[in-house]
Amino acid sequence: MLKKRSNCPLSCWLEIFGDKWTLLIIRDIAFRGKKQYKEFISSREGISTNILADRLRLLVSNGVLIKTRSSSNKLVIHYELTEKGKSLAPILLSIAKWGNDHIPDTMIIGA
Amino acid sequence: MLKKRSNCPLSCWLEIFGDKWTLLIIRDIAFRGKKQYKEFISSREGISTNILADRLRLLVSNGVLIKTRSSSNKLVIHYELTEKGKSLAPILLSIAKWGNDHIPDTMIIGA
DNA sequence: CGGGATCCGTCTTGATACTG
DNA sequence: CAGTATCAAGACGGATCCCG
Repeated sequence: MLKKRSNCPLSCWLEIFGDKWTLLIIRDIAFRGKKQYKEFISSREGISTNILADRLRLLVSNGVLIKTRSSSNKLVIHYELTEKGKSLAPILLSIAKWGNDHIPDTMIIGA
Repeated sequence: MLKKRSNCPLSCWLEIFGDKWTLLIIRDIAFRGKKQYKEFISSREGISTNILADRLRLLVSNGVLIKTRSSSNKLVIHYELTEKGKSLAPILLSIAKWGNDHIPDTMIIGA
């Protein structure tokens, strides 16, 4: 399922996270408390439904997210980070710091 | 030149680096001592020439790389990291660590 | 209503061949 | 050596439709 171009850990990581959307989903869950499909859709960047569904499926199949059902409403699906997913946090933070330092008009807070 | 989907530093960073190839070029320069077009081509992942040319152009235009000429042979072009580019190193290292910890059969060394 | 799947036009990617 | 040109294949975006 994860095809490898090489044994470089960076290259392998890019096979999973190397696109413009995947890390934003992780961000929404890890730092913005989002869990539901419609909450990811509502983020400012505007991911489309087919792309979101595809990325969620990939993240679940790679063990980064787990899909559960809300305890309060069984119709609502929740996506949550696994331990593997949570361990991405330092990467996201170091990227965000780089962005703040080197890209004009960026700020951590926002939705 | 850098169009923004939002003011999130992570999202802006992804506009530059969010693909499967760009960070590999940074890796080759930062950790493998590569400088020339043909050296990037020779990496195991096998980037094609049009994509490489495109990414190098983008990285130069974003101030991450600078294009110079070899002092020994004026026909040879060298790509080198700017300070802005060098400051990506901690990000690459934290990604590589994650890959080593969570993706089977990965190793730092290799070409 | 929430969470998708499908279709379609467009934009991007990629492999290969070729060039200044 | 360091790229372009070409052209096919795939990814994306947006709208719409579907299903429980």
